[in-house]
Amino acid sequence: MRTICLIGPTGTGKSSSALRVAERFGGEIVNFDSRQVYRDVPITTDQPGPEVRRQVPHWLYGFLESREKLDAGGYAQHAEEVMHGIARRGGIPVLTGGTGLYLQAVLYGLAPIPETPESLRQRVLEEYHEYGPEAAHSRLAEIDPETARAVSPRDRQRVTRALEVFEQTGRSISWWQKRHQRSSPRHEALKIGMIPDRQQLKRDLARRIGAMLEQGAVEEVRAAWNRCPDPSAPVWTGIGCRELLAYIWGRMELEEAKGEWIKRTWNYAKRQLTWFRRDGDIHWVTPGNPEDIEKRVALWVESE
RNA sequence: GCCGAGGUAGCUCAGUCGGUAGAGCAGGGGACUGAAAAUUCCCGUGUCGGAGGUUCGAUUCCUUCCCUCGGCA
Repeated sequence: MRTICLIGPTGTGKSSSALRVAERFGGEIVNFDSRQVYRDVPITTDQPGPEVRRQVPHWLYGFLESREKLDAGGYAQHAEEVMHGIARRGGIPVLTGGTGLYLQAVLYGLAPIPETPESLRQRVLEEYHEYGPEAAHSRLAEIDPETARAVSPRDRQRVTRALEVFEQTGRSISWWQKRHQRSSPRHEALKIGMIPDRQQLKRDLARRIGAMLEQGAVEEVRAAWNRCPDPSAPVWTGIGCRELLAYIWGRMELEEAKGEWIKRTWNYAKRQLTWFRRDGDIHWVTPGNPEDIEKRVALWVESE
């Protein structure tokens, strides 16, 4: 399937570019952002508003409850389904977002590892904490030296994931991953990335967060918390949510929370840049040049 | 003006019983295969406020000056 992907760090105007592209080329917008999927925090996660969504179909925004967990595999299933629907209607999916792993999962798939039950994951995690990172890492080195070499003992998520995969399947995670490498891209994608001026992006992020607060981000998070008062619920790992909760709980002044929010958003934007920079297929453009994007898309569409 | 506490990395601070110093945060770079707005790795020379003095050697001790913050006037 052919698909257009608009990639870039948060706050670079992907959404408005996506809208233009979708309108002009008969596309429908599909979100690949792991936070904009949560229904209760549209302002705080910067989801497109209703007026925009009326202009062009938008998919996979705000469709999950705060306590619902989505992982890259689950996301990819949803995305596949939505994309096939769009194709059937004769449209072209315009993937927009900033979660690199989600895009990867859609475009290239994930290693076909059987699901690991929650009870197993819990057990592995408990053991990690009980016996310590070094012990877990030594165990990993025994069963999967390759992964052990690539992963730091303190990288809890990757160490425990590797261990749980082995427990569940009797094969190392690197075995599964190598097996999957051979498969080619599932879709023919045009990838366009926004590469912002850093100082400019910094200013834009601060301004955007100020605007979110004016639009009622605090009240939104307060209401979401009342509906889902479980700090371990998936929504609450989102940037902004955490800081606003700290404010609501009286652990932080609003100004401090806002500062933290801006800081963490910026840190995140840098991480996104690191992720996407290594993708050699991305055509980089400067934000604020929609004509540039449309020209590229037009060429690609015609090249069919 | 007096008393007290300070002046050390961009910021907050630790430290050196005298041998020119190190954490967190910020900043830069990297990793990333089912939690990814997550998780994680690497990168630290700075007139140790200024000037004198003691000393082989002072950021550390002494004197003095400047500055900041408390308290008292």
